[in-house]
Amino acid sequence: MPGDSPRASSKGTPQGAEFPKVYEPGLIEPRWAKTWVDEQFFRADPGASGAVFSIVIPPPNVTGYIHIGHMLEHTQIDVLTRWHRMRGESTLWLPGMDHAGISTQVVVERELAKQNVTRKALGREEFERRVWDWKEHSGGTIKKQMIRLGDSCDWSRERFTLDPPLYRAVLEAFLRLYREGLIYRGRYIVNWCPRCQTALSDLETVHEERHGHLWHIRYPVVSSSQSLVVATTRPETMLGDTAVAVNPEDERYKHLVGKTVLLPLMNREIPVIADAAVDREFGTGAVKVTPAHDPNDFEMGRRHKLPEVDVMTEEGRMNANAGTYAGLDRFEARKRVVADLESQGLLVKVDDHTLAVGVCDRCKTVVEPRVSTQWFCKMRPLADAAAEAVEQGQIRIVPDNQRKIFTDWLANIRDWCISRQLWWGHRIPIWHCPCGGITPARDSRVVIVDGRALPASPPEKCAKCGGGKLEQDRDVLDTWFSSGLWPLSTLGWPDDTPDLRAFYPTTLLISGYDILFFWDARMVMLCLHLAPGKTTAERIPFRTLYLHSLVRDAQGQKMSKMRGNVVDPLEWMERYGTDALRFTLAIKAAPGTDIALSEEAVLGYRAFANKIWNAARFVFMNLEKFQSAAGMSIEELAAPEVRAAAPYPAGKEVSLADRWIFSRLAEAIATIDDALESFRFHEAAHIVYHFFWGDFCDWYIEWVKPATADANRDVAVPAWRNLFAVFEAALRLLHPFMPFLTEELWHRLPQRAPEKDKKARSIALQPFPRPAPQWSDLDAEQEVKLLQEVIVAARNVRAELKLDAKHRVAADFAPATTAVRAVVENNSGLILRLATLSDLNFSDAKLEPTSGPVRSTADFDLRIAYGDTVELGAELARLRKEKERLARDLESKQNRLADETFRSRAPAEIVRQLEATFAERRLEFEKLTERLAQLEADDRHRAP
RNA sequence: GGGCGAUUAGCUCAGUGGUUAGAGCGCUCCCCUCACACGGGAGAGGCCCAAGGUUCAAGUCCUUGAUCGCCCA
Repeated sequence: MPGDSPRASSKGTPQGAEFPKVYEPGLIEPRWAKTWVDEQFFRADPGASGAVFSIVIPPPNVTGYIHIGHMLEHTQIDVLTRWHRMRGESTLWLPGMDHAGISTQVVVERELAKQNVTRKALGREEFERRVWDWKEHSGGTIKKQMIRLGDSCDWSRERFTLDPPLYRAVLEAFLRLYREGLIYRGRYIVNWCPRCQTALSDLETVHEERHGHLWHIRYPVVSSSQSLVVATTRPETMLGDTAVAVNPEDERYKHLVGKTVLLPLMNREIPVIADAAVDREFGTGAVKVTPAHDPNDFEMGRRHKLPEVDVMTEEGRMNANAGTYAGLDRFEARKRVVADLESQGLLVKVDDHTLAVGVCDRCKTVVEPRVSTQWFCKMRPLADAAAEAVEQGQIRIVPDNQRKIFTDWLANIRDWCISRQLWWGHRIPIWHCPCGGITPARDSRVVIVDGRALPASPPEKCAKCGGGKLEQDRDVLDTWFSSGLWPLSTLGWPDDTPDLRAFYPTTLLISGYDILFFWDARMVMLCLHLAPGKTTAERIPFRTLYLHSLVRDAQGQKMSKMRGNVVDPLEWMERYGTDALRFTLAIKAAPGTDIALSEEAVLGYRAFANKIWNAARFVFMNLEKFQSAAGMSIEELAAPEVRAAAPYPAGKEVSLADRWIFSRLAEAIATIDDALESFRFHEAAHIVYHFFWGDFCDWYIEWVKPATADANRDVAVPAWRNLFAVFEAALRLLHPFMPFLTEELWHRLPQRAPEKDKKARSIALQPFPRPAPQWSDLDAEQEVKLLQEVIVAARNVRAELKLDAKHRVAADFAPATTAVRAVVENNSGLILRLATLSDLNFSDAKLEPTSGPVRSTADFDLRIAYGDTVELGAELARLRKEKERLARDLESKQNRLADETFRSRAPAEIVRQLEATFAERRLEFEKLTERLAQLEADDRHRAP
């Protein structure tokens, strides 16, 4: 409960004990994580009016755990979600998980193997039960971790792809597409994983470069002394050869086309055919044709009506069609085949050859192309519609360069094999009859058995023969089929629900570019086709797709278990704080660039959190003193109404420091809004970092310290009020990036009573700061810039003189104008304090450099004349270098200014600016030259 | 083979044609000053991969090349 947290409003200011010197995120983060969930702060309301921001989570694997890639993804989603929510929009971040068919089944099978149990021994029902047990046991991990990350999602809407309503959505989608003829069944060649024993889609087959060989094998021509030599990388497949093919234009082989060759080892006669697909340059220009085990050969086989001889089993062993090789594993068979060919003198030669081998994305087993009966989804019409939505801009893709990758893929798409020979997933709602008839479920309703969904409407009789002995298809659907419906299914489709009406299409999808084709593209295709709504704009699943980058290690290497460079985000969160890790990821997340994540960087942003903590510590500790001295409560200084009316004048006018910090704040807010609008997380984080640490801590707090302790209440009270107002606004500004720390500190400030204002229960429900136009104050910014330059110049000279940090010395100051003089005079107290000076002696004359080092800008000269131990050598070197740099700069500017074409063609504003800078720079140069000359003269004078 | 991206400080990276190209970390020097040593202050450190071109003006746009990486076939 938020009431358990330290509340400044009711109990007075936090005591010292509540403010340890070092910020310990571990003490507060879990507490707020729990509160946010318990209080349901992030529950969406479909009835809310106004702008809507909705986003669905890329569903993580139900049995998985959060890795650093999720952490980046969730940080970006959460930053934007919190930002939109604070901007008053009706906001939904919908969480959930998918059942991850293959990987979950693989994990459970591996567990069973430890007990020497196989899936097949258990049987389908029992195995499924075990997977559900596993899901119950490990399925909560991700959710717990997401809560720990501070993900501001609506847990009341959590979904799982195998939940009954989502199961129904899958059935509905399948049945519709089936009825429309977009889903069909057929015997085709597919990628087959012999380990997982299932078909895979093209996308789940990844290609790896492997070293292999190219075997040249002699096939004798029947009733002739001639022979043909074919080259192959997979000799064992020759057992299933049904032809040899050559290019029809190839003069070397023209005379053999139409003849027959004797397939070695099998003693089968097979034809020599001509096909334009044969590459004359590859190998010998003659290729063996194995339609049942090679995709290209399969196509060729269909063109030439060749038989398809399947020589392998589901496990990747040779079957009865492989003759004497039956029973051998395919790689064992390869060795045997090669050996036998060699002993028969049919092996012509063996070349080393690198080839791209297809392997199973999940288990890295070499995939075997194999002819089998599978279900496919016709992609062409769906892909064309999807491409159109992207090309016409209804779906925007960020970064833009991914758009072409997306549409190119759609343009070259092939039909999608959607059936998997697994037991974990949505079973295909089709029934088979012994007569061969295929009958779909009557509708998509589901019945719940043991809490699990099953099709409720199996057909009563076979559509073909009317028979009643029907059996449901044994295959399940590819997990991505259900994930592809995610934005629809999670919001209640196919029903017409309030959620669907309010939050579909979703505003945004944030995913990694590595699942652009797997998920994002399929979602666009399926949702666009199935969603209700007349127009494309109403049916698209999301309006914008932002593709985030990948997280790599500190050297830019991909993280992998093999490299041993995997970062466990939970471990780093424990060590450095969630906020620090989130901030690190955010500030490194430039669109389109992968992130190199180092521990040192996280350490740096942990320091940032600590800095903010200590700024708060300063404020509250000094407030205690002030309160007892002035008898004022924190409410009088920092109640929400009081903060809202800032900035306050000190006397007649708002102080320069206050004018300045509000101006800076306004600019920071505007820049952050702009950056987040276009997904420039790094820029937004950068701005808030420098505003908080640089402007607020380094300058503003230091500046106003005396005012807050001033005995005169007319000075102190407005100082405090402005300080609180800026601090609180800065917390809100930072909140999307560092939700925990800001929540904690915000509650230590006075807030409205939660009973009267529910939004006072969390900073997350507060408005994001808005830049008030009247805060912008260019004069204040310029004056402060001048003062900062004076202070830095003085410190610089002090450092060069190696003065003791506490030792106050007098400085001479020669302003260039009366305006400069006025600003500096009015703020001399500040300068003396921040530069540790005892006096500032104004001078109208030039400052002689021989009595002490001088720093100068176009606006002023400043000198500290102290002692006579000035290191002339160092100062001379510095000045010479500076002079050289200025000279180079002046020359280039002068050249440009002298150029008539520049003057006539460049915008007047640019010319004016350049003239002004040139004049300023020339002044600096002249001063410097003069000073250098004096010093050099002095040096010669001194050194005999 | 096709496509995409990168090349900027010691490292990791920002940089939206127009001041003297920035940040974080690291480095050097001084300081445990009553918010913070997870700190403060002051510094050093760049032929922006190469060569051409466009432009009044190029780190930024174009062409070519080199090197590295990714995706697809």
